[in-house]
Amino acid sequence: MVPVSALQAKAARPAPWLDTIIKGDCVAALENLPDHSVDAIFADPPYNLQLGGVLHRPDQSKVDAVDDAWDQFASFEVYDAFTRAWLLACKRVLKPTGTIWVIGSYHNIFRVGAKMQDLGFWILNDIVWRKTNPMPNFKGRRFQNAHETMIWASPNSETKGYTFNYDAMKAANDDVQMRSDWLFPICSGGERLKDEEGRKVHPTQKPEALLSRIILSSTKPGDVVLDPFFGSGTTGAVAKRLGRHFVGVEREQDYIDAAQARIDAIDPLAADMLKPLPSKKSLPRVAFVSLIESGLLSPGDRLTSPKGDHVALVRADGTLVSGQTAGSIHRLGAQVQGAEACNGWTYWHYEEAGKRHPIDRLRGEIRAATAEI
Amino acid sequence: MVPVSALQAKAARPAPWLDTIIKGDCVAALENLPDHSVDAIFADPPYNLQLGGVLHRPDQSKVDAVDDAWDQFASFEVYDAFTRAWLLACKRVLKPTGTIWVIGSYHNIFRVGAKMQDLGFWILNDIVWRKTNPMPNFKGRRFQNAHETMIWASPNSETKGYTFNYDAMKAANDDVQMRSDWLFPICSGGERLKDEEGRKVHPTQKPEALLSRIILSSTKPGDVVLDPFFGSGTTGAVAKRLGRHFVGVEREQDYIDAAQARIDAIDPLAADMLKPLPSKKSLPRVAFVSLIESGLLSPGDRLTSPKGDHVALVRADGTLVSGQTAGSIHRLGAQVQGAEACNGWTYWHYEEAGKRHPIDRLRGEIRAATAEI
DNA sequence: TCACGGATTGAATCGCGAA
DNA sequence: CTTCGCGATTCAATCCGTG
Repeated sequence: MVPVSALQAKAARPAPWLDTIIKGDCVAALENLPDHSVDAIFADPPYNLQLGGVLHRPDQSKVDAVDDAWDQFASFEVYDAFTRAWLLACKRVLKPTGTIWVIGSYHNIFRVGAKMQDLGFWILNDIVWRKTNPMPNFKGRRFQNAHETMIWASPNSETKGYTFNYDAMKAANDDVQMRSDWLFPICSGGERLKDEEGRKVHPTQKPEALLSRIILSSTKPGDVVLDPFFGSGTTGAVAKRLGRHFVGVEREQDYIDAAQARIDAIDPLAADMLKPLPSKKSLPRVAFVSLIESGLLSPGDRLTSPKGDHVALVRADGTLVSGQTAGSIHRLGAQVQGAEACNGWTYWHYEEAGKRHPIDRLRGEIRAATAEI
Repeated sequence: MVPVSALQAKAARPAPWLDTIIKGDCVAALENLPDHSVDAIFADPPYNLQLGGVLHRPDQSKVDAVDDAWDQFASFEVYDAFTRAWLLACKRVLKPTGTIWVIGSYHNIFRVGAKMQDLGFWILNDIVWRKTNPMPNFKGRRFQNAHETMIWASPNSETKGYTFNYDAMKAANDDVQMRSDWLFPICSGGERLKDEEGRKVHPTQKPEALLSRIILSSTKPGDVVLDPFFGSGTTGAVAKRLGRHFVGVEREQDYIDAAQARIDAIDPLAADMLKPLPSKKSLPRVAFVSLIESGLLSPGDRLTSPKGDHVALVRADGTLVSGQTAGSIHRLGAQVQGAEACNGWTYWHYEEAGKRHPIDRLRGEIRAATAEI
C-alpha cells in the first residue's frame, strides 16, 4: 500500500508532461496522458489537400503549396481511419467537462465533422475564420477561398459543465453576443516564424489572435490545453501568455525546436490581467430576505411588475403576496405572468422618486457593500 | 423504328417536367427525369435538428422551433442513407458539366459533405452565408449561430466545363474576386410567404438574394435548375426571374400550392438585362499577326518585357525573335523568363510617347473596333 | 403623413447545483 | 438517480398602434 504522504507528494507534483512538447505520433504519444486529464484541445490536423500540378500566379511566380509528406493520404478511407484514431485518443484524455476545437478546410472538415458526430462528440458551434487577406484564386475558376472552418464540440451529448466565458466574449464584442464568424488576418509579418534563410518554418502556422480567442472563450486560467498537432507551437505560445498550461504532440524535430524556442521567449501576462470577467452566476448569492433585514425594503412595501400591471406586497419572511397567492419572488413572478419560470430580481420593481427600479438594484447595493476588491 | 420526323418533334418539344413542380418523394420523383438533363441543382435538405425541450426567450416567449415531421430522423444512419439516396438521384440527372449546391447547418452539413465526397462529387468551394440578423443564443451558452454553410461541387473530379461566371461575380464585387463568405439578411418582411392568418408558410424559406447569387454565378440564361427540396419555391421564383428554367420536387401539397402561386406572379427580367458579362476568355480571339496586318505594329518594331530587361523584334509572320530564338509571343515570353508559360499579351510591351504599354492594349483597340453592342 | 415606441420573430442540437 | 429551487438569458428587422 502506498503511504499517504507519497500520495500527497504525487498529487502535489505537476504531471511531467505539463508544458512540454511530446515528440512522436499523436495517438501513441497521447498514451502518456491519463484519462480525463486536459481541459481543452485545439487540433489542426493535416487537411489532406489534393492538389494537382504546380500552380503559378499570373506573374509566373510559383505558389508555395502545402505538399509536405505529412499531408499525403492514399485515400479517403485512410484519412478517415487516421481521423478516427486521433479523435478517439483525444476523447479519452479530454475531461467530460472539456471541449475540443478542430480546424480544417473544405478538403477535410466535412469528413472530420462527420467522424466526430459518429464518435459521440456533440457539436456546440461551427465557427468560420474569415481571412482578411486570403490568397486569391489565380485561375478565376472558383470563388476566392477566403475562410476556414472550426468545429467546437463537447466530448458527449451531456454537455453540462463546459467552460464558455460568455460575458467576456460579449464584452469583447461591443456588448453584443460574439457571433460564429470571426475576422482575422492570416499569420504573417513578425509573427510568422522564419528560419535563417528567411523561409517559413511551418506552411500552415495559425495566427495567435485566433488561438487567443479560442482559449479566452473556452478555458480558465490554469487550465490545460492540448494540441495534438503542435506544429510551430501557436497553441503553446498563446496558452503560456494567457496563463494556461499546454501539452503539445509533434512528430518533426524541426517544428519542435522552433516551437520550444518560441515558447521559451514568451512572458506570461500578469495574473490580474487574466482575471476572468465574473459571470453573474458566480457573484455571491444574496437572499431576498436580506434586503428586508438590512432595511432596504420593509414588510408591507409595494412591488410591481415592470409595467406596473401586477402588484405584490413584501412580507417579513422574504416572501411576496399578491391577492390569494404568496411565494418567493421568482415563483410569484412566474405565477402572475402565467409563465413557468421568472427571475424575480429583474421582474419585481420598487418605486423611488416616482421612478420604478428592479429590486436587482438593491441586491447590487448589498453586494457592493460586501464586495472583495 | 421511330421516324426521323417524330424524333425531331420530340427534340423540339420541351420536356414536360420543365418549369413544373413534381409532387412526391425526391428520389422517386427524379426517376421522371432523364440522365444528365439539368445544368444545376440547389438542394436544401432537412437539417436533422435534434432539439431538446421548448426554448424560451428571456422575455418568457416561446421560440417557434423547426419540429416538423420532415425534419425527424431516427438516427445518423437513417439520415446518412437518406442523404446518399437523394445525392445519387441528383448525380444521375446532373450533366457532367453541371454543378450542385447544398445548404446546411452544423447539424447536417458535415455528414452531407462527407457523403458527397464518398460519392465522387468534387468540392469546388464551401460558401458561408453570414446572416445579418441571426437569432440570438438566448441562454448565453454558446456563440451566436450566425451563419449557414453551402457546398458547391462538380459531380466528379473531372471538373472541366462547368459554368462559373467569374467576371460577372468580380464586377459585382467592386472588381475584386467574389469571396467564399457572403452576407445576406434572413428572409423576412414582404418576401416571406404568409398564409391568411399571417403565419409563415414554410419554416425555413431561403432569401431570394442568396439564390440569385448562386444562379447568377453558376448558370447561364436558359439553363435548367433543379431543386429537389422545393419548399416555398425560392429557387423556382429566382430561376424564372433570371431567365432560367426550373424543376422542383416537393412532397407537401401546401408548399406546392404556395410555391406555384408565387412563381406564377413572377415576371422574368428582359433578356438584355440578363446578358452575361462576357468573360475575358469568351471575347473574340485576336491573333497577334492581325496587329501587324492592321498596321498597329510593324515588322521590325521593338517589344520589351515589363521592366525593359528583355527585348524582342516583331517579324512579319507574327512571331517574335530575340537573340538566337524565335517563337510566338507566349513561347518567347516564357523562354526569356525561364518560365513554363507566359501570357505574351500582358508580358510584351511597346513604347509610345516614352511610356511602355502592354500589347494587350493594341488587342483591345482591335476588339473595340469590331465589337458588338 | 411621419415619428416613435412597443411587440414580434427568425433552421436552436441553449443551466446548474443542492438535496 | 430524480426533483426542485434559484435565477440567468436576446439582436436585428419588421410590423403595428399611437400621437
